[in-house]
Amino acid sequence: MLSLEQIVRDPETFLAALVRRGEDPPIDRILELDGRRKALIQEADTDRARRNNVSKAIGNEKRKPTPEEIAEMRETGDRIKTVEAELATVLEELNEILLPIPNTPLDDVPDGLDEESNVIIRTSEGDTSTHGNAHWDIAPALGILDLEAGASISGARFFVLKGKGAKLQRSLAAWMLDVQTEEHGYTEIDPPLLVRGETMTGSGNLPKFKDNLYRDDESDLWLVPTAEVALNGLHQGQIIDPDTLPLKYVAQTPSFRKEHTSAGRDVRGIKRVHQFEKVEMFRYVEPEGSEEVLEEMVGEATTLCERLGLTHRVLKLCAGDIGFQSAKTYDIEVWSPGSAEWLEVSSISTCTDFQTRRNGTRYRPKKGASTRLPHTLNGSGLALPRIWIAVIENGLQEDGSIEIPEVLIPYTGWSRIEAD
RNA sequence: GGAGGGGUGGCAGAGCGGUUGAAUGCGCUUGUCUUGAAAACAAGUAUGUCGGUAACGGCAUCGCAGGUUCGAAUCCUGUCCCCUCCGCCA
Repeated sequence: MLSLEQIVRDPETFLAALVRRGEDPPIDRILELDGRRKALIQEADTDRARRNNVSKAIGNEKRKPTPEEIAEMRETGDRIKTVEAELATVLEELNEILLPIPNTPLDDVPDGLDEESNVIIRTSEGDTSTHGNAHWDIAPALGILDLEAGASISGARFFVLKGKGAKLQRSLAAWMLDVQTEEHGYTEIDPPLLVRGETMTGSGNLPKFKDNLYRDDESDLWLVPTAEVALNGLHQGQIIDPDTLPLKYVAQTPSFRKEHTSAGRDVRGIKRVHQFEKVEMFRYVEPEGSEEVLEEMVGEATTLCERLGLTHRVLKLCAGDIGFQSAKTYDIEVWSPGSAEWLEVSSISTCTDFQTRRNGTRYRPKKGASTRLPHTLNGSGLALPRIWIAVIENGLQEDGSIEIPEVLIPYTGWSRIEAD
């Protein structure tokens, strides 16, 4: 959520920033509602102050209230209730307007409304040839992927990994977690996958994207579409101790997405599915220097691609293509020679104070100082079924077997996948 | 699922209708003392919001949402969470 205070103080700046991402927020209505809000608060506060004074006096004097006082205070009480009710409707409308407004892009985010305007920042050394053997052909042939079983059990966009295919995914996840915790200083978290609506609202997934989320009606819990949601909720409503920042968390969890909005896209194979594993990095940092931290996290993700020997590139997303809660995003894509395309395996964003304002995560820079909102950053490190695809398609040998990247061998216990 | 108990400030823990935003202790900050530290003593130490350049003042908040009352941390209702015992179970 954007800061109402800042919107009111400088509406033009916010409008201009949001127009860059193709938004047209009702600024005039916001300003009008805020004016009403302030007036109503003052009105109610004045009446409450009067009532408090009278009641306090009665208490001090240890006497019964006079009939006149009772009548007058009843009237005051009624007036307060009316004003409060009016205030509640104003606040509700403000919330309804503000909650679906996305974060404002930072100045260096490129202009543009769709992925055509994304900018390739750098491309690694490496092969970008194609061999035409997509994972949906070669992996089932090796007996490590069963798409029919996935469809039979759960329907379209579900899959089953088998044997060395399952072990490969587990090894990838374990290796990535180890790098993140042992080399990059992240603390491993194993969070709940079902979260409250408030937690989902805090991360920015609600109310706007409820159609893409799975939910259990009976218990009113939502399945996380990414570990980001849970990690963002880790400190909601808290004031973080001044000396604990930065906080660095990493979690491997499944991600559940309905993918309604992507119906018809990427229907073959396991590139876009309803349930997938992902290792997610998440940081809480002080606002100062948070953009440098974003660059650092891009480095932490690309390191993984490099060590897996995957050709990759980094994209800076344009204003219209960054996620709802993001102020700046880099995507990392790896080359997939079988399906002949770049696969997005990581999306790394700074959400500035957008999420912490939503969920009330604050910190106190110094003892006695007033609280501030830390910045949050998140990024995949990395997304599993896609990195699995890349490893399979890049490791394909002349004889149809798959060569596994060396870094994984301590985890897999073998270096090659071949037909039985 | 059944039966009880409880949710108060950074922590511990009082208060159960009237100057209570809240005793007391611990912790923390600052000051005095000291060569320095400790101890002792003194003062300060929640969050949010509205007004104000500020000093400061008003209002709200004792899990959350309602209700009763001139007045609620205190009474009533609902709800969430935690704990204990029983049952069930990975």
